[in-house]
Amino acid sequence: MDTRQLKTLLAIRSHGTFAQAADLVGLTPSAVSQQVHALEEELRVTIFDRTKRPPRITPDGLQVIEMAEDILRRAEDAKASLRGDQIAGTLMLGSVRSSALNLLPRAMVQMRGRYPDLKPSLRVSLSSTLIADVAGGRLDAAIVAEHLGIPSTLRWSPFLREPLWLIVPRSMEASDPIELLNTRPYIRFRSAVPLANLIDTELSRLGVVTNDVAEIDTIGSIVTGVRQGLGISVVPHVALQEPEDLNIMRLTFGVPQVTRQIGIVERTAAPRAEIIALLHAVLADLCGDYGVVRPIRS
Amino acid sequence: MDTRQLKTLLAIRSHGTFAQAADLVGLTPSAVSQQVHALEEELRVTIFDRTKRPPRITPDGLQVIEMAEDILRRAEDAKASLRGDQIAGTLMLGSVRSSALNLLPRAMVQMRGRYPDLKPSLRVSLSSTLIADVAGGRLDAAIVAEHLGIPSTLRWSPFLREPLWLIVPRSMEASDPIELLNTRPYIRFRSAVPLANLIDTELSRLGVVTNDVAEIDTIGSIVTGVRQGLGISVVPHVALQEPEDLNIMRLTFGVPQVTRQIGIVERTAAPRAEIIALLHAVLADLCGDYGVVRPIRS
DNA sequence: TTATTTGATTTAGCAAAACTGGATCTGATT
DNA sequence: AATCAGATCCAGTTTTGCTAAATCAAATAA
Repeated sequence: MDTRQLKTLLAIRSHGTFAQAADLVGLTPSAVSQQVHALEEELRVTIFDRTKRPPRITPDGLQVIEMAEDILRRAEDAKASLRGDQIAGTLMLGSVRSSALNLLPRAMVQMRGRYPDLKPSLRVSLSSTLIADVAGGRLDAAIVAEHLGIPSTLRWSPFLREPLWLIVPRSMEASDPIELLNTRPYIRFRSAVPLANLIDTELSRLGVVTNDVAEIDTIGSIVTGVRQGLGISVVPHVALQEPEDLNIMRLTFGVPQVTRQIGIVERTAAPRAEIIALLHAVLADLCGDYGVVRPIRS
Repeated sequence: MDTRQLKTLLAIRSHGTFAQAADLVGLTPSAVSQQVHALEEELRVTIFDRTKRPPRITPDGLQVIEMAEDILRRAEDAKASLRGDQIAGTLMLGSVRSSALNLLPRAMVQMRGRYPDLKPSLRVSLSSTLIADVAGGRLDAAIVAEHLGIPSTLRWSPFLREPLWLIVPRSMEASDPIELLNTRPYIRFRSAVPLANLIDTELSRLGVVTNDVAEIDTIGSIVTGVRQGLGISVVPHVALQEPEDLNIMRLTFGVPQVTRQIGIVERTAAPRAEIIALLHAVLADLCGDYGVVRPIRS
């Protein structure tokens, strides 16, 4: 099995036909056909269904393509790392909006001191897009919350682990959290982000039935709503950072108290691992008490 | 870059000399030398230091070897998966002692129902050994706690996330957890396992100075010690499962309450992914309230 | 349906690569 | 210094992989 065969295979996948792929990799269609046959022979599997005319990829073929992507990416990463690309150049970063506004700018300043030749570039987007971009090599790393369905070629490591609080206006008399959730007006955080899902999951696990008075899609507005006595809600710790708000009481949320994590996704065996490790350390440091230092890689 | 070159490289590494490696892969020493040169040419790197006579592997060479291992393993996994090995055969499992005694036997019974042809084999060992065995392909998966330094070719996914409790004899008057830890006799859990480290880390993060009266290396004995009024300690939730112990009070430990996780390690792109996913679901289910369902793989 | 077009495959010939065997060279060992 | 083990170089040979042109098969148009 040769990497050229694998490259050819990916060329076929992206250009649909053997002939165009041949052009792309600088060979004749004949050679492409032969390479595919050799691969099929070696793996003892039919990659293409040739009864269709642009040959269709079989389910087995998809598995082979997945392998090809992994292997080629691994080889590319190794090459880049051996060339010593890691010190200079552009570090392609992505981030979800919330972290991009608070943490990242400060982290980047610190990084600048350590690697002056590094030009960081930042793209802000949704976590699913970011994850796909990291997997595809278009980003070196991205900052996203704990997320369902991170591909196995990626590694996510948290730098922040913070608790979620049930917040209630101080005007409301104290009581058991479950009791409060069942009886008081509740401001729901309605959004497509993982945090919303995390909160809803715990609510249903606790078996409470909330009495929704509002649905809001930004955490900041929810805090404001609670402060003004509109109702109670659940928010992550960072949302309460500011001048200790005297009109809000916080109670632990969940059993055990629910925490949410924010971390960095990167490709395993990423060539810039060292820089990303530093970025991780810087971010964890900036997060203070709730920062999470990263396991030593082996 | 051809897999045969990579295989040759690994043969050299394990047999020290080019000549023996040549024998192993069924070629002449000359061919081996040429393959290595071709690799070095393609990657533009010197893999061996030839001023030493059995040529010594250079630091760059080590990186190349790491890549070779990853790539060959990935290729092997793909082949095995395509051959359809996943349904029958032996599932090589490993586990740390604690889980092996409680959870695994029950999980295996349930697995038996689903895959009757599957013969599970179980090895009990320390987590670091288990992780190395999974990485080396000697185990399909292993059950270990959250662990520092899991290699990037492996994936660890938790099926249990349980809180840690500060436990005190009921005879002791109630007080603030920090206060208790600072003033009462403390039974230290002294062991090489991650759990001990997790507890100690949080203790020092809280800034408490414990007053140790005992060092014990099994959780069960610690609970007994607390029950008899010897001192206070910190244990995971499972340790308190049994008949609700009236002589023990539990208080939340850590800010936010510390949780420890137990999960399955497996190789990314493992050929038995489907079975392991089921095992994960079964284990999460057995863990009841603190079970963690696994993210959907993509 | 038939004709046409597009695109994969087959085959033969050729070029490049990879391998072998033996000679040669170089650290390591005594 | 002599010897040994083992890597490398080189010439010749085998194998592999490529091209080009002919052939074949599915899709599309008439």
